[in-house]
Amino acid sequence: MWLTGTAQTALHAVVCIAQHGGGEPMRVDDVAARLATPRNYLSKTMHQLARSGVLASIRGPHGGFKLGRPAAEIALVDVVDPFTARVARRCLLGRATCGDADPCPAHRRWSALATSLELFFSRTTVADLLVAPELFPPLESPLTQATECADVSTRSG
Amino acid sequence: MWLTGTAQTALHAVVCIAQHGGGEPMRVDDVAARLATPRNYLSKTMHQLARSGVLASIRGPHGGFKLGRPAAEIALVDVVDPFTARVARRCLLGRATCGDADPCPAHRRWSALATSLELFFSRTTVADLLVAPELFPPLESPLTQATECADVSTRSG
DNA sequence: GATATTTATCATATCTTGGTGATGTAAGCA
DNA sequence: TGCTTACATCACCAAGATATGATAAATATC
Repeated sequence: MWLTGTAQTALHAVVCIAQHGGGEPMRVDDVAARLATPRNYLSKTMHQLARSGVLASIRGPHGGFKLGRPAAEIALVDVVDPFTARVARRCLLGRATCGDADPCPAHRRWSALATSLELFFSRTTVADLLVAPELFPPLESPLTQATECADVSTRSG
Repeated sequence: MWLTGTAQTALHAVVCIAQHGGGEPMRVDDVAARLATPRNYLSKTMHQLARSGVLASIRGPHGGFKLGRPAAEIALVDVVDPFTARVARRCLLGRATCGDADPCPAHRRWSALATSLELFFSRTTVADLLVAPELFPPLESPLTQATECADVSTRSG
């Protein structure tokens, strides 16, 4: 899952809007100021997010952008997907045909991490990122091994 | 650690040469054929790897490229580093100032995975990738700890 | 030394990403 | 209606990634 800079900006913008609260929309200028990113380019990026339903845009006075649906229903992959790089991500060596059946030399070692990445983006929601740092579960919790992560990928449905 | 397509090609080429055995060098044309990648561009990429010591080039008849040092001494990051994207990788949102002291909203959840990625590239060597799949250890090394796997299940559907 | 082989490199082209300024357009409001 | 506020979009640009073909330079071999 290789992100472009635009993908990171998109994530940042969505988080920023989510932090702003669900009430009234946030203007592009304000988001651009908070993110220190060019206004017009951000406008294009956010417009794309609006077209995919992640954001909703309101024109005119008191307009701006707000979340298109509740933060708990926006997975990070939903935000990031239109802006991810086009390189093959599942194979570390970029091979088109690489899987358990026809693995590249790196497959066995890489696939666990690749799965962890995909799970992170598909299962973490914007709401998850809004939790105050103090409320986070302690990070020294027993580390789950990557192998078990790969097993989790067999999520039925 | 976001890879470009060239970085993946570089990794693939180094692995290809390593698989070829330590003996005689491998010609660019042969590597390009194996990787299905354009010859001249690959030549430039491999030349860059030679300049950084990962590969060694021999000109003239019976020339080509071979490893610049033993495969066990070439970490994946050594191969990939000159070709990685310049985006901020440690912060998921691309913030310049993001760390334990001044964390972005995603920091606590992302940093464990980011660390796993960095460890993977810094501690896995080319020699590790040459082991036949059947001979792989069951991946219980502390190398790929993905703490987020346990955490991401907190998605509230 | 001549020649064949092979990497090194130059000039150039294309595509994608990231960015800018100007202008178009929908909506609120007096 | 007309002004203002905002997003939407157009035209264009710059940089970097990804090539391509031609040519230069090094070297083994005869």
